Amino acid sequence: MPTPPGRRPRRPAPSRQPLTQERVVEAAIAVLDAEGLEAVTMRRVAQELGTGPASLYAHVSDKQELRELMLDRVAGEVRLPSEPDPARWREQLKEIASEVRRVYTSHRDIAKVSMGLIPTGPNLLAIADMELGLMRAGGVPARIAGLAVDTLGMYIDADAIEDTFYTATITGDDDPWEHFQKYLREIRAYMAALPADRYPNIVAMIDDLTAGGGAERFEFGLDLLLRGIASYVEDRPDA
Amino acid sequence: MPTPPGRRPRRPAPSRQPLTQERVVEAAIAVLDAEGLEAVTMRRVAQELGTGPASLYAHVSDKQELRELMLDRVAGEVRLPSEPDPARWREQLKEIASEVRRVYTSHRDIAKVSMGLIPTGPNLLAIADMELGLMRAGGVPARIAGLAVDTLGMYIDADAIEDTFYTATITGDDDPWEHFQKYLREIRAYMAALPADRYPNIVAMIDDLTAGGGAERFEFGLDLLLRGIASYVEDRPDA
DNA sequence: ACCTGAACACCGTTCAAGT
DNA sequence: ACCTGAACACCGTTCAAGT
Repeated sequence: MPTPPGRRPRRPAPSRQPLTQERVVEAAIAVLDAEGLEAVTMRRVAQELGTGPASLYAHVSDKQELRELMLDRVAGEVRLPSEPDPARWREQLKEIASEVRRVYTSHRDIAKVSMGLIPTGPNLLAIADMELGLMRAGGVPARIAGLAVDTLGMYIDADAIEDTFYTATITGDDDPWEHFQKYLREIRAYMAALPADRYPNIVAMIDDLTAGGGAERFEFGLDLLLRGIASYVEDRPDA
Repeated sequence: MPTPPGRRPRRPAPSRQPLTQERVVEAAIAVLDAEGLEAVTMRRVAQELGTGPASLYAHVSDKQELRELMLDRVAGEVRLPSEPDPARWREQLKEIASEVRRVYTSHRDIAKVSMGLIPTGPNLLAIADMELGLMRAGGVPARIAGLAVDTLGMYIDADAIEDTFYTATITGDDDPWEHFQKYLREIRAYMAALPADRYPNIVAMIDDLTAGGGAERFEFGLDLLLRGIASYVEDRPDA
């Protein structure tokens, strides 16, 4: 029997798949990737799933939980070294940090969720555990490693946020790199116009302050931290 | 002539003082201190001033500008050393960083505004300029100092955010310290319940991971960074 | 020039009602 | 058990109208 005219179902595809937490998180990440973290509202995610915002509350307790679930799912994309190599602990630690940064920045400003959060999800814990293992294997004292894993995480988050901040100012369909260069020129012009008697160092160091891309800056700070951590190793094999 | 009944003015005190940008920023910081950054909405600030939200747009272009003005005003509370002492450049740099952290954390989660922002306000620029001056006086190469001032700022912001995150979970009128201890016990219990075969290092290092208060953790990371920065000084006077 | 009311297009979350 | 519509108490920003 054909449906009588004027009695069409309200939604084109009534999404016969039942809602699950996984589907909610997936939809949320789709919105994140397309429009950024701020656009990930309960209403927008529900729309993506062809339902209303109230339906999500059967699968996540609130928006904050959804954000943390998104973060841990993204953290699942991080590829950790299959075998920890104690001889290369500093290099492997740097590789992990760079990989986390790469994964985070590939999902817009997801790093904002991580900032200041104690990791509890399975994937975030796996990353922290491997970092701790590497430092212990490298001879970093337990107390220092315990503090350093936190500092390292904070640094990665902060840098990922900074990175997406610069590249996210793109509103239209401009070339991202060209847009970034233009922004940099504006910053330089602003700093150059500052009173040199009040801000002598900034004015004198404009080029040094705006040098290097995001990746270079990240490597620099990461290296600072690792030098510092290595300085705590009793019998310094590489310091 | 007395006002006829039923013709009372709509607001009790029509705030005879004219609105200025300064008054708007002041009111916004009052809301920040009392209720946190998230409560600083255009509507809430307007309410504080006894007017409507639309009135604010004559003095700030939008909410983001208001937030940046709030940040720079807060940064004005930072007390910088009156005289830079090149011989004590590392100590003075640490003092400034600690002072910025102290001021930020005394204004709830204002550090969130700073995170990932290129400083343009007069007070933020003054802080950055002094940091640069100290590093240059200490013999840190210009290129390194230019990168390090950024890294240092990121670290301070991240730590201040983390700090307020832990102490801001206080909803009611509990003792903050007691509340924090309870939260820490929960975290420890959660970590202790993790499968030791999957997260061997976390389970083994629970005490090291949750050791130390906020200030101690901050000092640790700050020291890591300063050790790293000092390692770039050509003729190392104190490394 | 500054201020305002009203409106627009949004929010997160709850809850009684449905299946 | 899961889903829903409707409602509640909010958002930032714009704009025509007032003084």
